[in-house]
Amino acid sequence: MEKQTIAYSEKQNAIIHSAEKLFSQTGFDGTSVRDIAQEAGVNVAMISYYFGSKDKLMEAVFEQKTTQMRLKIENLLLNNQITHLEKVNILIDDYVDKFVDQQEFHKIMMREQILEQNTPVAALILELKKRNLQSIKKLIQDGQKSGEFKKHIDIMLMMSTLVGTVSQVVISKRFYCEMNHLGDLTEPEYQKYIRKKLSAHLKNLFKITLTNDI
Amino acid sequence: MEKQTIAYSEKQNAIIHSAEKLFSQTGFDGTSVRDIAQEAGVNVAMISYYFGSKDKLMEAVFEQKTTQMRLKIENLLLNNQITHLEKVNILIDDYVDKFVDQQEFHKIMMREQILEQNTPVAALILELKKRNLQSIKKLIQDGQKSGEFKKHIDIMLMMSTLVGTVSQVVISKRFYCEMNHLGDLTEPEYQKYIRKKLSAHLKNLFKITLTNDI
Amino acid sequence: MEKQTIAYSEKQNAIIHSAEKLFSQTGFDGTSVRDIAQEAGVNVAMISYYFGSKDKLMEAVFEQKTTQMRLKIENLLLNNQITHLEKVNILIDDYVDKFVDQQEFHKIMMREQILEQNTPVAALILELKKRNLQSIKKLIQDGQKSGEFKKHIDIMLMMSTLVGTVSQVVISKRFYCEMNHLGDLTEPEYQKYIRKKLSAHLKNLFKITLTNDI
Amino acid sequence: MEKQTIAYSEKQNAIIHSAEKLFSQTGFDGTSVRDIAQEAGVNVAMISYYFGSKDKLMEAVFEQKTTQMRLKIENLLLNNQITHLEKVNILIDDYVDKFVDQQEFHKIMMREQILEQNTPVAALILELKKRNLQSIKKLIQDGQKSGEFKKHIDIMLMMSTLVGTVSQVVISKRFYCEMNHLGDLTEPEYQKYIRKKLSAHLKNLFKITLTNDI
DNA sequence: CATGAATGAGTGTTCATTCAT
DNA sequence: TATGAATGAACACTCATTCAT
Repeated sequence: MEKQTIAYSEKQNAIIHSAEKLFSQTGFDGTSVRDIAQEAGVNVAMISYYFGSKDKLMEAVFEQKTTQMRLKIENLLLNNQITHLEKVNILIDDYVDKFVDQQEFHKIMMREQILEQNTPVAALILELKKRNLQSIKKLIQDGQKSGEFKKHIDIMLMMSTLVGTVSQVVISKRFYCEMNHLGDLTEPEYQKYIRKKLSAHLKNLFKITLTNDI
Repeated sequence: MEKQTIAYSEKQNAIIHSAEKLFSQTGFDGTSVRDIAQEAGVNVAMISYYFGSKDKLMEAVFEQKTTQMRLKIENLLLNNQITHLEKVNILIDDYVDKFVDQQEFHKIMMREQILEQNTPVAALILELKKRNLQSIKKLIQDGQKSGEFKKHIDIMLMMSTLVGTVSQVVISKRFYCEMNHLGDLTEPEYQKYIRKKLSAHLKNLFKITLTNDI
Repeated sequence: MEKQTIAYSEKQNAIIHSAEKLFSQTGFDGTSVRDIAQEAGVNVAMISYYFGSKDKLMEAVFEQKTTQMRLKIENLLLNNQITHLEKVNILIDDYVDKFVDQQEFHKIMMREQILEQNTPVAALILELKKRNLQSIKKLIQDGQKSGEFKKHIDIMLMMSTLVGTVSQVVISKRFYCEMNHLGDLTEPEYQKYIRKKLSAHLKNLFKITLTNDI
Repeated sequence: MEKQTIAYSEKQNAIIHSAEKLFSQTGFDGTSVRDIAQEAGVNVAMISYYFGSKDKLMEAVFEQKTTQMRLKIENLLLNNQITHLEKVNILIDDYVDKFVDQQEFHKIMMREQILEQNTPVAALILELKKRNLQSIKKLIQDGQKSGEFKKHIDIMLMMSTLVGTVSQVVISKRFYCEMNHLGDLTEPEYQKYIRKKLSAHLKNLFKITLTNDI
């Protein structure tokens, strides 16, 4: 069931890393294998040689990333020391951190989802989403059983709100900065700022949506 | 002041329409002018002839769409017969309708935002977003003055939640259907269903976020 | 035998004139019919409409020019008041004037001669050259009979020197000016200067070549 | 100081050679890269691959040729065994040989000079002409100092006569043959014939122009 | 008589990929 | 294992020309 994580050579990792960067900046079609090869400091032919094709390279990028990204919420579910809402909050922080830290890759993911759906990459994304949704569903249901959460919660819409809000803020960074006069913030400063803002906003949204508290 | 809407010929409209469709399906770079010409049933050369270049065609697509899309909430603001929350609700329905009706175009818009920012198209999008934000800001502030809305509302984050949630649901359509066992719904049926769901979800989110009501 | 000179309309003349100018500046292939149409202030389609094709337009340009250019030396030959050398000198001045006055057209002529030879335009040029050569041959032979000119003159080589020298000076104008520090001369000033220089140089060359005088 | 002659591969040389031929036959614009590739027996893409662009290929053609063509008259100037007139005669033979041997390339050179002047190729030609003129100027001045040559010689006009006459004969080959009934001569026979004729004609012209001899 | 619209062939160039070494 | 050389297909675009009006 579990896919084996492939051990890549240094050059292969350099290629994957460069591809990830360039794909997110200029898109899949907008990036040539020559660009990737140059960025990675390897010969053009190496890409076909190692990965078979440009498409397969894209898959490799996703393969590697998605295996890293599976939300580790299994332990979270088992933890009896904290409330279910606290677990949700940890989940939110976790997701915001992941997205902000790896904006580049998330941009590729969004781009791929927007395009046609029948690609190997789209399948990988779908798989990832399914796994995550199952875990979260379990968490919410546990909260409902314990009486901490309301009945009749549309988990998918809440997930869409979580993912969508974070995505929107990240891709609209320039707009967001301009409107909030944040032009003089450095990238780390901005990340810190937006992380806090997003976290608070989403936690509030989830709290009032999930719980019976006023 | 207001930019004149250009009157296009039937062929020009066919090209714009085909371009809109293909750009959203396979991206700008992934779509060749030959594809567009074939889809529109015109000669390849017509695209350069009418629009000058592929880039300019993209701009024309956006120019036409964005002029159609400016939210008409000015009248909404003036209306004294309804509460501010009702105005917000109308706004939500309006946005959901727009996005669901014109999924294709919204997909292009998302793609363009994800890529580099210094294109004429990105400028058009930014302009559109600024205009809309101003109107909404006004609406929220009016609601705050009247005491209907809470103080200290982060309008941009709320907008991100609105736009992001809708985007997320639309681009994850397949995932959404699969998870909710909606595979047997026709496209119109699905649209009706998702419109209602999204509208209710977002109205609830805005209500509990904006107002002091329990 | 004699080809009828066609009477062109004002628009046709405008096209021919513009074509002549642009062909000499950027060459036949380097000039598009759109360029010509714009320069002449007429519709693109007019060129095909009036002249059939771009090639035919080129022929029309030559047809018109070459009929204008046939050296009128027949009368010169009949004149008994002046010596044969004086006739040659008049011929030289005539040729220098023609070339300098109509540099643009002569450039096209040169270009056409350099290219492949089996075009209608090349045939027109050949015809023109033949006619002129006959007249000059007669003039030289008359001079030889009268004892004014040497025997064994290679008329074709002398003609090549005449035509070649003038051509060379005209196409090397920039080089000529730079080397002789004539940068501050206006076009009319330069033309006056070069006409005088060329005339004297060639007359001297012909005198010492043709005559027995020291 | 001296530009390094680039070592080209066999394929590169084939391309340059084919380009030289076709450019002289049908002009720069009249020759497509596909024509060149076919003539050279290589793939179309190789031209961009090796030379970057069609323009750059043209420059490469000139770069290679002009470095070959710089008149080697420095040694001639140092030689004290022969008179200055003999040096001039050697120069004439040298130039006639060069032009007749490399008619194709000289045709391109002429075409380029006729067109607009601000191209890299035009700059290369100008440079070549300047270098050659300097050497010749020195030779003539030395002859004048020694009393062998007349004062007041317009070197540029004499050069124009040399270059122009040879050019004219070469580009008018068909006309020349037809007029002198040389149609049955093979190309080598014609070349031998014209070389001798041109050489004698020009030597005579220079002798009577430069020296005080009868 | 004149033209805007439209076309198919052709342009130079870039692409991902293959292959001989 | 690794790569420079090479390739055919595709690219966006321009061309001279045609045609319906």
